[in-house]
Amino acid sequence: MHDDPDFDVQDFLPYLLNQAAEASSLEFQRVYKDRYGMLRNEWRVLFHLGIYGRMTARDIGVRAQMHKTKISRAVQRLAERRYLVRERDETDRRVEHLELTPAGQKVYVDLRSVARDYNEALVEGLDGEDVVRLRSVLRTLAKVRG
Amino acid sequence: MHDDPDFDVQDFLPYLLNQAAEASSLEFQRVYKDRYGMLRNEWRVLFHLGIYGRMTARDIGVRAQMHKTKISRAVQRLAERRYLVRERDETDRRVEHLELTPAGQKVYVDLRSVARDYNEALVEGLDGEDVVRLRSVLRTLAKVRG
DNA sequence: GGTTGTTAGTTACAAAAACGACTATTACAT
DNA sequence: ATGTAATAGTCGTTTTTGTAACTAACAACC
Repeated sequence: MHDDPDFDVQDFLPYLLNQAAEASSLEFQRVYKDRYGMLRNEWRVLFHLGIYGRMTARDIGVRAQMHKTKISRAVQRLAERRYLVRERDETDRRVEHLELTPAGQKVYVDLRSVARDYNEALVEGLDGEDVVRLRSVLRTLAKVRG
Repeated sequence: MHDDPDFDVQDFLPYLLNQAAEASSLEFQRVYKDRYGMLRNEWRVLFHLGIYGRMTARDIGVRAQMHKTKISRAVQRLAERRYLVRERDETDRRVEHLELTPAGQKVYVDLRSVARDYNEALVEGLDGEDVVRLRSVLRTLAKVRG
């Protein structure tokens, strides 16, 4: 009972993207949640610090396109667990530099290897050329400013 | 300070998919929210009923991969606004058939045209061949059962 | 040097989502 | 026919988000 053959939710990009994002996040989510009690925003912050090293909340926000309140709360929880330390900038005392502790590094390294394996498993079922284009298209779409 | 050149969040598929999904959903979200006070799960249910016609909550759940509690609450709110009517199945009294009212149809038709335009705008910046492959890859990924 | 504007980050409150337990009805097996 | 399991859908409670207002520090300008 397709009321309009010109339109189907299944072709609507935002819908498709959400379905794919949710489904493909599930398994990884279980790992960081069950193993470390972390939330999505927390592993994101952890990964940014693990990959790029010491940086400020603001910079993470720019790179990850995350709102500052999300980062603020994620940083709080990561700091409570001693996965990172905060250090005030001496010349501009509004700014805080964030850095993983050795404990945080360990968690990051562990999750990174899970992520890598999982990513490879996801990509495995797909055509190699498709994956290259997929990444590029996704990066373009991620920049869309509604 | 890339600690491991083999891994970057920016290449991690679940991350990329989430970024693209969030960014590309924003503008459409604003429309159904501002114009009709609807939530994400509500427009999904509305669209399924608009496109496929009368169906049960269960069937929507299967098609949209939505949990039944999400559907239940979305249906409640849509029923309050008189966008749909519920009708008990006479032979199996657990089941409820859902159907859009004329008012619901109007909302659906309006939002459908917004969605169509928005979708076209999104696709416009992309290579046509890429879009075809993108849809196919996304459908594959959406089926991944973590 | 005081006023105005910006920026980094936090907090409080309201809105929404997640999760599990629950009811009611039907199916199935012995 | 009766106990057990399965299914459709709802409800209550707890987590998470989203929004906007807030503090504190700096900048810029006259």
